[in-house]
Amino acid sequence: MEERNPRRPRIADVAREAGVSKTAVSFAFNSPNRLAPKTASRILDVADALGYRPHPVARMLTQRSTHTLGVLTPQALSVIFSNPFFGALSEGIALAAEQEGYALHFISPLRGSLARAMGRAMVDGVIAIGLSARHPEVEQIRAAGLPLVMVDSSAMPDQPGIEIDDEGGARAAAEHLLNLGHTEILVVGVEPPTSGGEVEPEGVMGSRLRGYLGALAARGLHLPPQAICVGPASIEGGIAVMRRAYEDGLRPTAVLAMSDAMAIGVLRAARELGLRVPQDMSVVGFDDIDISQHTNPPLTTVHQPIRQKGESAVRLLLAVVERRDPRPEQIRLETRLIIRGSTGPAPRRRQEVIPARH
Amino acid sequence: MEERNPRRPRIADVAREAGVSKTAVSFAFNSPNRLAPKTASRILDVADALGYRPHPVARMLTQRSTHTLGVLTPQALSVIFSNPFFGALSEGIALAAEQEGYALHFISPLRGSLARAMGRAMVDGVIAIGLSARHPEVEQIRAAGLPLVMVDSSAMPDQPGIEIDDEGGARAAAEHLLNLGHTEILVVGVEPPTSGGEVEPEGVMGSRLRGYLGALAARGLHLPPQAICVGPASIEGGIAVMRRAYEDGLRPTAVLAMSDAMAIGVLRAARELGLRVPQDMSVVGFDDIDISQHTNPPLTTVHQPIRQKGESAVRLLLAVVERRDPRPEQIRLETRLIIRGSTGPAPRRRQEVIPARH
DNA sequence: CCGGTTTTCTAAACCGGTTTTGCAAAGCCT
DNA sequence: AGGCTTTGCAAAACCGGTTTAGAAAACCGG
Repeated sequence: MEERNPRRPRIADVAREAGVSKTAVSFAFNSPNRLAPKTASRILDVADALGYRPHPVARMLTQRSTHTLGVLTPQALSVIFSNPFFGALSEGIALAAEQEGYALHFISPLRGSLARAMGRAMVDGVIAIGLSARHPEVEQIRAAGLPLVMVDSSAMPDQPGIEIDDEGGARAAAEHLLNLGHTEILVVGVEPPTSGGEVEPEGVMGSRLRGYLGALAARGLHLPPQAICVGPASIEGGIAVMRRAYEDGLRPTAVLAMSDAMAIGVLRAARELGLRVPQDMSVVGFDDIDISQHTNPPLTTVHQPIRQKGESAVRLLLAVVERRDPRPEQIRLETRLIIRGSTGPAPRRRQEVIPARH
Repeated sequence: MEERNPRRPRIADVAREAGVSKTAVSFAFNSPNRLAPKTASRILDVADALGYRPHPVARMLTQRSTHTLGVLTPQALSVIFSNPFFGALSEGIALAAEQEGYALHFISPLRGSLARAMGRAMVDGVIAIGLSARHPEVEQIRAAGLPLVMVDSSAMPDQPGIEIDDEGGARAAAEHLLNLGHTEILVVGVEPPTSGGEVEPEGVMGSRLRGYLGALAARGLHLPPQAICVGPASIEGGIAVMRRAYEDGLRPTAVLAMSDAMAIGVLRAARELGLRVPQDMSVVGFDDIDISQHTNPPLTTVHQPIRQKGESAVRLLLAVVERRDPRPEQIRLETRLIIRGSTGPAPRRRQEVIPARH
């Protein structure tokens, strides 16, 4: 007959078994030097024999610290975990967190509610990724007095955050294409998660779009609305957008993609459409994720220091969690264009052009 | 003068302010129907005005449940988060966890000690990934009475777990190459994390190696030791192993890679070495991660249901966490070979062969 | 041998909630 | 109106630890 519920031993069990007080047991685990050596080791032996392990939750209640950092994402984790950008960002976050002795707790909407998920989260601080300032959760977290650092959100005053020069990077990408003589340009964007189709101006994608269009406008080039297409931020999304654009009759000589994943999809779709890259069409990505240097051809893209972004976020957060710095600043990291093999001079003459150019 | 420490309001504060007992406040949050509607809403209003949020840790202490699942990895998270295989697995885990209302807590060695990290982890159960049975943590977790499911570990009796048919998949991959006429085969393996260079027989990589060698031996082919090379499970690792093999004078007509990431590295290295795939050399991967179908050429590989593996792990774990099933089984998922563009017939004649063949 | 210090350990308070128990008031029924 | 059930809330116990305050014992110099 198997014991159905061999109740987890508590500190009182160990104390009774060892013939000491609860206090002594606690000391044995946390400050053994306050006990006579032989007492301490006897207690630990008893604890071991009973299979006792201090209850983490109870312990944290008194210590008022969980040594855990929350990573908050507005999308479901099941959607973004295999996104290479998110992977690299998590890697940076994990690197710094592990160095500082913190574990990671991922917070994503629970049954549709981020607020509910936050309510359960036992964390010392939160790193929010790509949370637009409009999200009500931001105010909620601040009201609860929980330290918060925002990554890739439009800068909020009085709110520590990390961002990159999205607009500058996008501008560099567009200028690169202009310098190669391209004029038939397709912009491939990431659709907003809540849908609606419109790129919201305050977000990361808004900044990148502003960068693209600004650079083009500076040389007198104005893109027709149908030359700006959006889709999911994945390889499949890139494939779909490129195919659709082609079906719509667009024949761009160059593509500005707002994410490398989408750019890789565009590369793939181009191959299927019989287009050689970069001879027939150039492609520029954004983010410079790891695989981008290994695609065929290697992807020209806007580099951003993804891992460093994650590390900085943790450092910033810990500064306030551990009360070192009362008012931490906002950090802005640079981007730079990396020219590889997916871009080349605009083709001299084209079989097909978009109707408007006829 | 700013208040330095506007202490987090507690339940007692809300009770006093609203002129009720702590019990009433607790009811207002957890079972409002036990209160007169106007009392409940008054309490919630007061709570809101004070910015009160029930302390998650305290709450979980009494409820004896954290609604959190631990994901345990023997390697540092900072190493594996951008591994696409791990990303997909996490995606499956996250999908099921979110559906069931659980959050995810990642447990990785803290200052070198998995045990220390486990001691802090506030979780209802643990999914251990690639933890070899030899790890002392396994016994420790079981002793602590924490539900545990092992993924990709050699099956332990009495221990729920998920595995795949690694050996069968590997065999299929090797047979595919044999059927194409290949005899000069290079095996590219994942080096064990603890190093030492040898592939440990009980792990996933051991099974795959057994599958490869078994299939080859069945046709009378015995690989020389130098035709089995190992490196880190990454694109860079694949590149390095392939280059090194070439420098060592090996001229394989086909490569069996134990992970898609490494296979992609091999693809890349082959391109640099001027080898066309599959005309000059065939490559077979393992795992079938998302990008593998989009490489150039698309990668022939052994498919395993990565996401499903993650989902199943969560389902299995929750069965015991929620005491539905006292003794959950072990699940074994199938693998199958996916033939794409990176494999082809062995070249008829070769300029260079490995010295032994002269 | 004695007052003072140090060591070793304990009882009790506390962390911030939830849950059980209990009781007064209100509602219901005849 | 009187007995019975229900409603609405409070008091106290509890979850499983840590920490503070303090007592008893051991040590120590003179």
